[in-house]
Amino acid sequence: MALRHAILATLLNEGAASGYDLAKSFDISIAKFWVATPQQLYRELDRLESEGCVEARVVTQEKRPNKRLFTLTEVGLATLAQYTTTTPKQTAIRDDLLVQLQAIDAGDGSTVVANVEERLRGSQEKLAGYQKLRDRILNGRNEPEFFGDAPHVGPYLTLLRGISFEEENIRWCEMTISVLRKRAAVTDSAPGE
Amino acid sequence: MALRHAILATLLNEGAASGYDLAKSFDISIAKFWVATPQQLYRELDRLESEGCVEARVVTQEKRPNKRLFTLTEVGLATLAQYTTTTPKQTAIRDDLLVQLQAIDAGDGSTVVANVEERLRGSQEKLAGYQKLRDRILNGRNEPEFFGDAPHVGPYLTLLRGISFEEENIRWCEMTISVLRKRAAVTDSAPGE
DNA sequence: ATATTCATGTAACAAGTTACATGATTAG
DNA sequence: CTAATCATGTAACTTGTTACATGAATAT
Repeated sequence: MALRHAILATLLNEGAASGYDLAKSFDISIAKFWVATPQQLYRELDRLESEGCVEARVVTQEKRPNKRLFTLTEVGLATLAQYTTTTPKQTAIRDDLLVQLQAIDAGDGSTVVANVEERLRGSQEKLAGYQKLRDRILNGRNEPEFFGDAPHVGPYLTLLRGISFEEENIRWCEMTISVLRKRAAVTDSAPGE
Repeated sequence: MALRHAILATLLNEGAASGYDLAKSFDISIAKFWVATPQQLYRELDRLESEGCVEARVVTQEKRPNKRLFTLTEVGLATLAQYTTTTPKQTAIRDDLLVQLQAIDAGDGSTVVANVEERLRGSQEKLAGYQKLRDRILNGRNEPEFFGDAPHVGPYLTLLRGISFEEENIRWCEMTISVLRKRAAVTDSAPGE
């Protein structure tokens, strides 16, 4: 049931958002703490509205389709506060690429290497986006200064986790590529095992 | 559909396993590339068997309940090989603890700090387990030696990803705890938004 | 005595994915 | 003229979670 709280937390920090806005920030290629598809969000927003956790205000637009702007209610805020007192689940690792690596002896090594290279590019892009966001949040201050006087630090701390995750991803991808390339070269010239 | 391939990859590397064996290695507190509950595994194993990807051999035991030992078939091996040629999905970040941090301004800071401390302990335990496994795999060799002469490196590479993930988790938890503690101290003595 | 390990399963439910549909607007 | 962006939604499906049930054998 964390999706609902992830939505409420986003509304808390952003003030107001449409389903479409949320879909962008929960997108797999930019999400920092939770991912969800637009369909999940629209479904959950309907539920949250019917339970009184959020309020929708229809904004009529002329050059764009109308949208429903959602904001937190008192009930939603209380729900979120409640949630922070619960024990979080351990994070489940579910990574297709790691499954492919686990199966590399039975499969096609060169495609797997290509997939690791693709992951590397993805992580570099994600990291670049995170760094930009970080600079925007710091706004000229260094980190100790920021921690000293910023009113809220939650989103910044989750961003830092995202940054180090992608940095590690990059390091690991580079190492993995070089190891697999060397092995491919060896088995090509002297096929043993 | 990666669970089935994660199971097949495990059977490839372990040779044979029961549902119970698999349940242990897919457990959230030790899994390195995929997690699943026992119920998911038993369900998927039935499917894999009916599709001819695995074969079950009932082992009658005297002092223990009987078990079904699963092994890969040719079909299963081909399925796995096929899988390595597909494009892996990007990993979805879904972390309750990060959601709580995102919501920390609306909630109970001290519980969240306690939760981060709990995560820290969990990561330290997981890392210790991974390090032991690493030593066992290396078996006295250093890493370049291992990469030079080991017949398969897939499981070792996924293990390295797990190790660096937990190391980063530990670093981040420690930093987060110290930042949140300092803020709690400040807001306690001089309460100003 | 009590808890944990071994070993499997059913049933109900919640969450996440994929495919499809609409339709105007603006940027390249 | 084509693709992307804005903005929402329905329906069908697949995965993942939770609760419950059984029952003997060890370890503390």
